[in-house]
Amino acid sequence: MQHMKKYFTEGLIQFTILLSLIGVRVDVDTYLNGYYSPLIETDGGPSSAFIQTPFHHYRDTAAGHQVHPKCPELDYYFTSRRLLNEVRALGSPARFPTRVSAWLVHLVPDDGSDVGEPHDLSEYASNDEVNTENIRDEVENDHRTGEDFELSLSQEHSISRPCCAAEELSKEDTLPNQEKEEDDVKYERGQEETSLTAVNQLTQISALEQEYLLGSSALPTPISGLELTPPWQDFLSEFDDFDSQHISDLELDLTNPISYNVSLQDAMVTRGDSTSCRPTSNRAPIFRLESTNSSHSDPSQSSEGTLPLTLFSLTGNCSRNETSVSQVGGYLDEAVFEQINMLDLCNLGTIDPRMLDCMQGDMDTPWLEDSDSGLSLESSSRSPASPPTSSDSFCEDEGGATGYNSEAESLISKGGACAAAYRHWSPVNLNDNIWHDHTYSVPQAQNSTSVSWDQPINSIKQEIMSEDEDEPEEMSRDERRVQELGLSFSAFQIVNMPVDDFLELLDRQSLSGSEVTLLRDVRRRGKNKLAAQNCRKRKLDAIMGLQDEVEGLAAQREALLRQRAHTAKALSAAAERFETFSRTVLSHLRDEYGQPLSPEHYALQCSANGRVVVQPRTSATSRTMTGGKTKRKKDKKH
DNA sequence: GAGGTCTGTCATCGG
DNA sequence: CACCGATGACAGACC
Repeated sequence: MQHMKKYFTEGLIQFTILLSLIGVRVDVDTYLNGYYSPLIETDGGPSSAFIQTPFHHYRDTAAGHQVHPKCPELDYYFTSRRLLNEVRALGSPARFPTRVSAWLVHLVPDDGSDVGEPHDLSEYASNDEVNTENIRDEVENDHRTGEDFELSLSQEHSISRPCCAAEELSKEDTLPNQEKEEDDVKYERGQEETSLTAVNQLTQISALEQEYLLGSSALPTPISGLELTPPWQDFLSEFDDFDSQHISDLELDLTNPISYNVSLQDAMVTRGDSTSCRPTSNRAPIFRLESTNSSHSDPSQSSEGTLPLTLFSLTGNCSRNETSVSQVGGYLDEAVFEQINMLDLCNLGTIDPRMLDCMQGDMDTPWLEDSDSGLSLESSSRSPASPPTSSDSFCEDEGGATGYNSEAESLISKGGACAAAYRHWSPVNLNDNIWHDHTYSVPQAQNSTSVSWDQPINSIKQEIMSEDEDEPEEMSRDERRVQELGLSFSAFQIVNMPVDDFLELLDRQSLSGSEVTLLRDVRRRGKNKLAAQNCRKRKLDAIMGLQDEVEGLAAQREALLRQRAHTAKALSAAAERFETFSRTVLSHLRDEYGQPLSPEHYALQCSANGRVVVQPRTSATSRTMTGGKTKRKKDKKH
């Protein structure tokens, strides 16, 4: 029983992967949106790239909220942060190491049937032993902790019910092995009945299709010696091998923690055709061999892209079920399947290798070069990589004006706090004071209650000189002017005091018109100086943000190129398998003279309704070409 | 001395 | 209308 369960589950995984290969679209948008968001941990050390302007990035790493409305470009940083936190909140990150492990996150209603029966997952990811161990541990832990995480493929499949004909046919199967499987199926049906019918459907599909073929009356031509069991089984077994072979390929791109939380119920057929997913319990046998003459009974359907549906019916015939089919990864995007659908199925096996080469070759063509934006970011002395120079005071970020020799600057920088903060850098220090509310430009003394506007300037200067007597600050021009007026207020105070206090100051002091103008200019210039510093800081931050965005997009491009490479490989392999399969099938077919059909002259073609017909290659080609020509002629006439 | 960078300042605009 | 913040532009200091 355990072995059967493992076998069925593994088969379902392969089956699901196969479905994705033949056109069942897998929706991973949920996590792809945040996939390429910069989940990069911000380096907060002194050598950080954002040492000059760490506001957004450090704030992002610390909290991820309070985005200033003037910096909307930061939103996606916070989004990535939240996603990362959500993933971390799930517990062990080993739950997301591989695509296979992603199956484990499905929450399945606990019916008590499988609790306490850990699944053997050793064969699910044979190419990733470590991850397999992680998966096993995860599953076992989940069982021990009472969580209902389990490998739910079979149970999700339980909603699906194979068609009655399929069950009957499976019961009529006379093969001993299949009888044994039938017994196992009956036994297990008590616990997970319907899931096993789906699995049974998978395992016995070759026999079903054989029955269809043998029992089909849609063979108008006297094809004799029709014995198709080996081709179907071989084809399916080849696909099994193919799937297991490509699982490793599919997992190559799984280093990123994407949770493909896919469900068998969430799957949908690529073309989005509602008819593809409609219940087809009463549907006629899908896979049917027809002669060339009767293959065009439904041109509207045959004109549709047929590969997904046809192979879909070949493997599991799950289109007959209410349940949609699981989606595995986004490897085969719609564009690729459109190419497949555009191809005549009979020619699928002979896909132009140049096209495949082109698909892979294009990946080497850089389509997104790092454009020269004209911004000499790297050459800037204030670039992230450049170490801070003596004139670049780190305290600037906390409100000090670089190169500004005002007392405000001195108050901040002379205490040595900034230097200490720089030497012992900690993001917390920045997050305490630096937020993008544009208040960082305001000197600390403004917010400090210890500084009174009535405090004499001499006392302030004494404090400054007492803090650092070795480096007497050179007063600015405005500072000197204010001092020359003999006022008891410094330029710093004049600039940062509230406007009411400033007006009161002007009224209280018996100042001339020129003196009032001077004080107003000092205040205006001081405020504008801080505003200019903030403006430049924001500009630099914007540039940095755009630079990060460019890097993120470049990473996204690389990931997409890798995905396209996998898709091209999968498509090539599928084409090759189908060609092999077609040749095998044709070798078992006989024409009216009892001769086997030559693969050079005949090919299999699947229509939209799931029918598989044998068509002459030349006639199909000529028909397509002539049809296209006549259509063009008609268009010209119109 | 030329060129780049940083900073302060002015002018202007919009809230 | 005054005030304030933001920002482009310019000039000077500095390297």
